[in-house]
Amino acid sequence: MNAQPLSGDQRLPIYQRLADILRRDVTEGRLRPGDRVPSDNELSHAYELSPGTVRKALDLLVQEDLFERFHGRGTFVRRPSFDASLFRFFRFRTPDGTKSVPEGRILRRTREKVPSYIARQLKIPEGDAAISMSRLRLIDDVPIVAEEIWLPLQRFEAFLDILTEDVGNLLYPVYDEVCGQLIAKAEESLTAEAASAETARLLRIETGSPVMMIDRLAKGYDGTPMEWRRSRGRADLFHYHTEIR
Amino acid sequence: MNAQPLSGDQRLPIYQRLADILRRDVTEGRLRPGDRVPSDNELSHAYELSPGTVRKALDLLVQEDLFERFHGRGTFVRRPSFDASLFRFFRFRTPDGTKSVPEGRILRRTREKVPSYIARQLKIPEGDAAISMSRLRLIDDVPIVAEEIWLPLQRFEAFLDILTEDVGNLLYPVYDEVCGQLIAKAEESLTAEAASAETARLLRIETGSPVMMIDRLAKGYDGTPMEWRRSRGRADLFHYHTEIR
DNA sequence: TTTCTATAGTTCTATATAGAAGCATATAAG
DNA sequence: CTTATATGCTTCTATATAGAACTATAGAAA
Repeated sequence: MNAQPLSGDQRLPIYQRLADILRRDVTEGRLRPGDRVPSDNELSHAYELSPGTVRKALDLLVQEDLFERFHGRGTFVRRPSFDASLFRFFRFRTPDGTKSVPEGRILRRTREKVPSYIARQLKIPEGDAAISMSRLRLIDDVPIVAEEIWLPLQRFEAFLDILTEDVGNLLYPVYDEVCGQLIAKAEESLTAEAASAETARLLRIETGSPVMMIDRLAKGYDGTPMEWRRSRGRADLFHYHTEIR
Repeated sequence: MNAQPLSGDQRLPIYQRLADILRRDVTEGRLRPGDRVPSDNELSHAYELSPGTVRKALDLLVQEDLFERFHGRGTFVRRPSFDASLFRFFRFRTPDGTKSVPEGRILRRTREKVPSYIARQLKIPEGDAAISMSRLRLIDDVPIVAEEIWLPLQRFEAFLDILTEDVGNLLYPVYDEVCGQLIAKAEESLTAEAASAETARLLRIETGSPVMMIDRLAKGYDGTPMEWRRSRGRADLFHYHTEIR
């Protein structure tokens, strides 16, 4: 209730320093996805700032997609959806046109020594053990995407205790519930290649036919790398559309 | 100098109506790329609005990437670069690491009856004549991307009068100078396919090896379709990177 | 139960004002 | 000719204030 002093670099504008504070409140768990952020009024009293300054800070965080505001209801921490993912552009649709989450089937889950490239991506020591998975995503039993997934053992040990059959079609909610790990953002990179014999077998296509390859490094709110994933999908079912200016 | 009334739908907020006016000033050519926009002060006097409201309108247009502001210098209409294009993600680089515009070589330029799919994209009557081009883009004489380009005859007739040898490595400046047509934005869509015999010959790769295919519909400020383009490039030289949240 | 109404909270819009900070140009000083 | 200084412009930050518009809830009325 009492007024708090603004922390942070004095040379920065006040609204940026307030935004930094609220950003940290999220990354350090004091504000969780779905939570209500204190109202403009509450913040302006708590930090003894004019409402316009508070509003500017919140506007910044809304622009960053960290918060979302609802007229008359309040300001909330946005739940990260991964709709913007490149995955969205595989033509994942059932014959009747309804969009649905494709089935996710874990083919293998083992404890392995992590390859050095992936160790660097996940920022764990080379030679450490990690969880390795092979996963297939299907629509109506037709395989669309084959995935290779690596998880750091330290954070995800509990994931080994549950049955792969009990894992649903989405992994990130399981990471949250079983391991307490929240995925907040990710980097993805895309290229195409000719299908290897292994990939062709999984996707039931000809060896050498084109496949899209998407690498994803998923991270927590604080930027810690959480999951590395390489997905290969049939190129003929992939279509990415964008507007440029 | 005198105060002008705000046009537009009375029910909309003032700052949105001012933004609409300025947006139209651009689409209708009263403000051209690179031009200076009247200062906050001039606008607030001209429309009799408080400076805060004017600023909010300009902020909106900056967010849309239509304007850019420079502290102490002024506000300007942004020159559309096409850096965000998917093209950027072909590894266009010379051995010494310096980035450069790849060479553009026009292989063919003819007057053709436009295929119906492209007619629909360009919004011209089916069966109309149009300019058809085949173009190759190379780095150090190594072909990277092969392009098929269609232009509506009506706007681009003057383009037929110049020698293809005189066309430089960039087409859009030529469209502007020779035909007075400004490209402002574009839609692109990306997929991958196996190289046809023709594509393989142009790119000097094996038939059937994977190529990235990018379709682009380029438009003017008012949204009029200007150019349709299909580009095929070696998939092994393509790499797209993005961040999602 | 259902429907209306008042109320207190929220975000959103708009105004007015003041000064800081950055940039470009003209002018003065060396 | 070169360098400093002053000036007038620009955008940027911050405050204070007022009311509109929207939402949820509680309580009254039908």
